Amino acid sequence: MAKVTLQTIADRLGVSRATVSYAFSRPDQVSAELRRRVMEVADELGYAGPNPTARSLRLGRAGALGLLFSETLAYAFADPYAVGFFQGLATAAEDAGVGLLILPLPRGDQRTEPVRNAVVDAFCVVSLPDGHPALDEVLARKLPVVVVDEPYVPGHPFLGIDEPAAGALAARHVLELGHRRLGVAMVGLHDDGHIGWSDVSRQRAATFEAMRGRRDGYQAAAEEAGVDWARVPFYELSRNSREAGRQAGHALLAANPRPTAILTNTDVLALGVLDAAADLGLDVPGELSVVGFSDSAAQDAGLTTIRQAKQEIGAEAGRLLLGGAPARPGRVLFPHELIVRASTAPPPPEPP
Amino acid sequence: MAKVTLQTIADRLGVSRATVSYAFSRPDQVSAELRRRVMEVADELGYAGPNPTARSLRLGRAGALGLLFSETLAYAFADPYAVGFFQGLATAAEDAGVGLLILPLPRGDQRTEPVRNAVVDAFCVVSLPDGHPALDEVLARKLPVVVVDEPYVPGHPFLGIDEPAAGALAARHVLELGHRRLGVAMVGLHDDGHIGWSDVSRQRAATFEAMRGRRDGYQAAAEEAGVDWARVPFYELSRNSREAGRQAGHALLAANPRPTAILTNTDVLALGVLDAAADLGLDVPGELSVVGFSDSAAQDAGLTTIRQAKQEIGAEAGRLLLGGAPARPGRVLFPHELIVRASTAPPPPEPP
DNA sequence: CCTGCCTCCTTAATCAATTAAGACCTTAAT
DNA sequence: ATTAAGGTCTTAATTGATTAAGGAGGCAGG
Repeated sequence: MAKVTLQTIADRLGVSRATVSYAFSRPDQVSAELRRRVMEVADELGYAGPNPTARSLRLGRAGALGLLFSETLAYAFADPYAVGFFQGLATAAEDAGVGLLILPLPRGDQRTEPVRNAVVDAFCVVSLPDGHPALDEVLARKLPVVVVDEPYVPGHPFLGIDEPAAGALAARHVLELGHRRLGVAMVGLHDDGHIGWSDVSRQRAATFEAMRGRRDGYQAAAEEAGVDWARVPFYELSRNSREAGRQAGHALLAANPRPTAILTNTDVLALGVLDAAADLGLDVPGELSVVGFSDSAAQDAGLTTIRQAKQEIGAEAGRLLLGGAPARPGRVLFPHELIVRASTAPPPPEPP
Repeated sequence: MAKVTLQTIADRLGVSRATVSYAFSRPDQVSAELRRRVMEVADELGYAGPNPTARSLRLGRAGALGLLFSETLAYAFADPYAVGFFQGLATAAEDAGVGLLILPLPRGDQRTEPVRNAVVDAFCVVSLPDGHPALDEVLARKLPVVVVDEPYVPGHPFLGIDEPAAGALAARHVLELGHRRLGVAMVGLHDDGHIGWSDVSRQRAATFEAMRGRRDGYQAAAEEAGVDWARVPFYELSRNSREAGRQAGHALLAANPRPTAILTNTDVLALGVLDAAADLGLDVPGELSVVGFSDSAAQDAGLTTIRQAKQEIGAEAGRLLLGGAPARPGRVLFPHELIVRASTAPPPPEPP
């Protein structure tokens, strides 16, 4: 079972390789009769058509879009926000008839060969921490690039929301309800696996730009309302899971004085905080208000959250990369919206 | 900004292309000094390293695994079962340092070019209906193939569960609790978009082998217990969503006599059935028992379901395709397990 | 008969690399 | 001095296709 190429078929039929190529890719350049015989021999030899790699090389297009996540894929797909974004992007790829090449970036691993070796026409980068080596590798490839959420790369299109504004919107909501004792649970600030309390300087040093911005928004709104941010208990997680949220919830709710409102930067985390409240027999929203983020898992739980256009962002990323027109660099900010549900209410009256 | 290749660098330095290639791929074949200069010039010219496509062609490997879903990706990722499987596969791909090329197969579309043109080393096919043209295309490529869930292709490895046994296990559970008036809601039997009642001959003609098998299991267990299957109301859906489940639930619960137990082939559908029951003020499990499938979204809702090893199946698929050793053809069946939670109980006493 | 025009096919350059084999020079051992 | 052994680089074949340009033959019109 030697390898079968165009040449094999050409030799069998006593024609040139070029003719066989035309038979496959431009039927009208070849007589119907000869084309029939070409297909016949191809079938007989089990030839499935021109080798895609060779074709890609000659044509200069790969027929695929590269996708980079910071997280292990197993994590990425556990996050409903990522799934929503992915759906939008996948639909765009479908429409364009190109594949989506998901590139593995093992956690903490500095090996970036996958990026170097990826057979793609463009890259979509999602949520990479500042200074991640894979990003340099992507930029070195000199292919069209779109960055989603973070980090902003001057000279390339960026898609996301106005994070500080969205964060401020969430915080202002509870502040306007009258809350003054806040607590915060956030995931995805740093890449170092830290779990636990985080002071202001550590918060500010977060390596993920989007989450840093979201937090800045929290702080700005809090200070605007006269809350001393340095006193706001801030619990950091390394995994975006319900269980992690519960852990943060227990830590925050054990603080003295106990927060009356907890801000989280993902809905999944917020669900975990609700679990913690339930564990302690606290009434939500009577005794505790909880705000999520993304409106990805919030509806059933009646969670107040910030909605962002996940799928639209994915679709737009696809359009920019596959649409042919060279994308304009600069930030494209998508709208966000506060969705008030049943997890927030005014704080309980102060104990006398 | 002309194209920069190995040759460009070679010319600049007055060395041969081969030398530059060695500098990149086999540092010890070239003097340290020259290698340094090569890298210097490469940097200066903005050369990111050998062209991946040309490399792939020459080396004969693509560095990617092709993945085929029957569904639009947007659907596929809405299903927690698919996400779980995908996580397992992605982890295996990560370990092997290869990418995962997701191939778009627009619904009903007969265009299979994406499969023909995919630059991959192997294919993983998930849940394709019988006779889907993309499968022929995949087989024609003569690359390693693993099929997951369906359809079974003689001569290639197959991974999945014993569907008839799993279906029978689910049905037997409610039958043994004493239920005799069953109802069934299933998605993914046919590819024709049909929504509504389905008679036995249509059920039997389902084009998705796995779901057909699962249904066969339901029927076998029912008949074993003396239930006349032709009388069992059977509602078919075309989308696996909670809303679809609710629709099926309403249809089934309006049947006369009303079923006391409803079997569904996905957890998501089961959640929708629970919604319908809640709409009607029916107590679950007091007045109605509901069984899901996959244990993918069941835990929080207290759903009785069949657990299957989603991630393990994905991981094994990856291992078979990337492990180097040629995979043995034939079926590999993974274990399944009945998880009894709070959605099933004995039927209410017959009205006198 | 000559010319022009089709149709159908071939020639040959090209895409961007990898790598076995060989050339050339230096150094070390016999 | 001779030979062998390394180290470093070059030559040239190879991977499997695409496609512009050109040639051969047939046919119609002047």
